Amino acid sequence: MKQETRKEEIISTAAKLFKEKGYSAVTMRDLASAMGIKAASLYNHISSKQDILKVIIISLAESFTEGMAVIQSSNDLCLDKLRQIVKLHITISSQNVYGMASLNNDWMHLEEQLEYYLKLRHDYENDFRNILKQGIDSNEVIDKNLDVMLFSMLSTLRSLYLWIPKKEDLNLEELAANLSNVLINGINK
Amino acid sequence: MKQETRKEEIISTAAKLFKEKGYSAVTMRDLASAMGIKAASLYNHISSKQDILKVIIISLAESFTEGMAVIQSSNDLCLDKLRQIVKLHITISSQNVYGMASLNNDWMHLEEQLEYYLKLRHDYENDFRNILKQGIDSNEVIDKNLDVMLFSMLSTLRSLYLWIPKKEDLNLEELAANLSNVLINGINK
DNA sequence: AAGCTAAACTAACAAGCGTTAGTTTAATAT
DNA sequence: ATATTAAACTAACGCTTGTTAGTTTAGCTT
Repeated sequence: MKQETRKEEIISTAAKLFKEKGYSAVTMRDLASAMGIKAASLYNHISSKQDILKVIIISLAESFTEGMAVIQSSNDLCLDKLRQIVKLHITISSQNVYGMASLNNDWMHLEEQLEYYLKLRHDYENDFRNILKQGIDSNEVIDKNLDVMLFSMLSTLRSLYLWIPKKEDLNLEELAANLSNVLINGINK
Repeated sequence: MKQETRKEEIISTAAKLFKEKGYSAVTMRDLASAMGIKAASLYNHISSKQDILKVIIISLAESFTEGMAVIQSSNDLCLDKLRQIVKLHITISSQNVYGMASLNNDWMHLEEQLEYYLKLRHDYENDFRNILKQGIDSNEVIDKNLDVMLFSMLSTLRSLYLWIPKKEDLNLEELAANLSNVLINGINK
């Protein structure tokens, strides 16, 4: 358990390939080749292809769950909580752009952990919705189209992994401020 | 060329499976089984698996290109053009929820048509950006964060295929109005 | 120098892949 | 009745898949 370096290297290389072609289209030989070794050698470090996907997705999903728990338990205004959610997505997405692709596109290929993942996602969306609901109750947020608002914000935040790597010299603090502003106040002058 | 019915049936069944598991994870035997026939029988109607993907994606991409051309050539205010773009995405997405999944997630598996697809997508995004830019020039739209605005709107619109089928009794006109309002005016009270 | 260990290797497997060739079936048109 | 045709079938192909077993290599520890 001392040297997890090689295993982590395999997992992050896999995440990179999964982002480009998707889990199913990446073969163990592709992954081995990207690592400069033979396919069989991978199994000195990981137990199966499925295991790689599990590690990538579940660790990310749990990061979101933990982040949401912190935000939820604060006493901040709802609009501030929403800003913190934006920040959470930007932070996690920028730290693991490749893994986020698997989280978004390959979760259905989870086997043992599929149900667990779905529960985490469901709970996360529910917490998000409740924050918006409280914003409506406290007169911070417009009292119409709750589902449309939630869908719109979540869709944008879930696509950050595609967008962040395309921008060079990206200041994450600035992005968080700008994106929060666009999501909360719109684009109308 | 008279009876395209069976071929179209195969293609829409394939699109449904592609949405659930992705192009690479769906086998011709899966598709045949969903049609109630044997895999070899599919080849009486289609020439290859790749050909199915091509038909699904390119026809949708061209629909967006055509829709954008109409919007662009009008003399409407930029905010009205944006509302028409929202309508365009809702219309196409609701008519072909399954195909939209392939367009969004499996375009990288196109072979001969990959370059063509990328050009259509690039041009579409460019037209979208120019409409926003004109909105800034005409003082309809805030003059900051053009890229963030474009990213946010496009991300939401591209996710409609996931969201529309989850809502029952969905009035598309109403959705277009509500979504336009959220995207343009935000959620702030 | 000898032993240990991490991490690579070769070789092979059973199963599944997309696809082709040739044949049968059942309905329609002559 | 006969010929045609659309659409299914069986059987097989060459290749690729994830994975296992057993072996070799090279660097550290004693």
